[in-house]
Amino acid sequence: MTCRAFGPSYVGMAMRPQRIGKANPAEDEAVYQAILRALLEGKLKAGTKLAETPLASIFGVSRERIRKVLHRLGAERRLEMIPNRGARVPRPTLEDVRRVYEAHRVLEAGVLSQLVLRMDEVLLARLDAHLAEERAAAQRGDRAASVRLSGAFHVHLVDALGNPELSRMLGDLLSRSSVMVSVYEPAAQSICAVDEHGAIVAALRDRDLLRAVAVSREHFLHVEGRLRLDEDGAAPTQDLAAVFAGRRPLRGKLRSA
Amino acid sequence: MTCRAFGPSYVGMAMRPQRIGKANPAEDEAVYQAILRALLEGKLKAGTKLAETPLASIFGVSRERIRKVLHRLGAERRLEMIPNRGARVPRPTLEDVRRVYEAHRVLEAGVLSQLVLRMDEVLLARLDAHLAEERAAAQRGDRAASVRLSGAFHVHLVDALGNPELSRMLGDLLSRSSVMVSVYEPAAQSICAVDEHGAIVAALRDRDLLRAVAVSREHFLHVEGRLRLDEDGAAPTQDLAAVFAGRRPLRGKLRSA
DNA sequence: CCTCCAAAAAATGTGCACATTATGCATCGT
DNA sequence: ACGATGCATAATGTGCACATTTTTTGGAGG
Repeated sequence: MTCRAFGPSYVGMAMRPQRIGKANPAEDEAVYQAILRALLEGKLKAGTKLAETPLASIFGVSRERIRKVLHRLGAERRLEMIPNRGARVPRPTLEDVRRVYEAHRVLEAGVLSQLVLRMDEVLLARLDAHLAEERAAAQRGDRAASVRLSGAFHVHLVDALGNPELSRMLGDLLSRSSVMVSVYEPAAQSICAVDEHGAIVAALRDRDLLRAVAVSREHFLHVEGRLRLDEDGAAPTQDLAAVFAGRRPLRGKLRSA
Repeated sequence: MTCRAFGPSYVGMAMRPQRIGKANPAEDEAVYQAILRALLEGKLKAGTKLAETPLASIFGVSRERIRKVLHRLGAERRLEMIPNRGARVPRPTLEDVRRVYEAHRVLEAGVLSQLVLRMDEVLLARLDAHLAEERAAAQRGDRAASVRLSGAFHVHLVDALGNPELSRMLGDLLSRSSVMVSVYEPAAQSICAVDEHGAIVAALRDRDLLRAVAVSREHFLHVEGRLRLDEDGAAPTQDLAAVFAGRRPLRGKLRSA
């Protein structure tokens, strides 16, 4: 498992024409994860141009490797690819964001329609436990944990069906709305009210599909209603090198695709 | 709009070292569509190995171009990519197929939950018109049209919401089940019963979500219940050249991605 | 001073050569 | 005779050089 570190000092070391840096199975993944993470954490503002050559220097890898990763992110709709003009961080319309939220809302309604048929004590207990966690985080004022747990609730719901297809769909949706949130959502308000999550679970306990869907819908409309254009995020990121500065050679993760 | 034809006789013509065949914006798309179409039409049986070099010869393009297309299809989960071992047409498990169908079912339940809130005369009229088409095709015994219209019904339902995200999700799902169907579904039976479609529309007319979801669910379970392993499709395709034989240089289609 | 245009500079796209990895096959050993 | 092993062959992965396209720049004309 040899893996070259990619400190910024690698670029110029081409002393030997042979032994070019080839055969790196996991380096693609490292670069991919680094850029994806920067996107999800909102370090890359909307509209930022991601040129191939600078990124290649920053990561200390060849341009084609960056190129491949960029195109992959484009295929996943996380970057906007324009032929002959490179990759940019998408600048979603308010309507785009609404569409993603609506899609999530619709998907969750479908999930609920299945869940009311499959509800059992085990699942209920798990959801209750999650609600308790959420309440605890809210009570002690842990904002970061609240945001994280709030999103995790919806993930729990789909995962309960045990269908990888559906879980993946929601994952894509969430990752995209995460990016969008950094542009449109007032930072402090992005927490779902725990009461609403509790109401959904209560409706599921009663196997009341109509109520569950209604509550879920209302819940999403609340979140959607809070969407505002964040003017601060209008300016693209300038210093790309700073964004990817403190990054380790490789994260233990590995996905077999 | 110059576009080289890709007859099989191009491979060897490297007389001039300069003027290498570069800058072809739409050729990727042509190859992509050709392979995708072959997949959807079931010409490529499950388990078939898609090697880069032979495909490059067949299409008369460079290997890297084939390579890019193959990886794109892999990212879309339409091909199974194994590192250092190339691309194969996936051989889905019966459980895989069931998962896709279940995902479709869940998604449609969500769509219905939105539709009951948005139902109006215009939409109802459109759905009724579609049902009429389906019945007409069934009465005159047009099997091809029946299959096509039967699938189109579900597409109509999502499209009615006007959310591109949701439409795209269903599109992906359908295209994947199309491939799977060729392996698992007895050819003649893949038609949804019109009565069931009609029952869904009737429930929508009454804005009865519970009934609509129940009917839709039942409808999908019928289809899922008919899934059988088709042993004939077990053998991989041998002659790749034959599959892509009668193909024109370019199809009028063009997608801006 | 602004606009328009052409040439230079930079960035993206692509074929090619070669490294690396997998596979088929003959040979050897038990 | 059968399985393991090493070599030859084929297939995939990658850096590089260069073509093409886009963007920037600098200057001429209105």
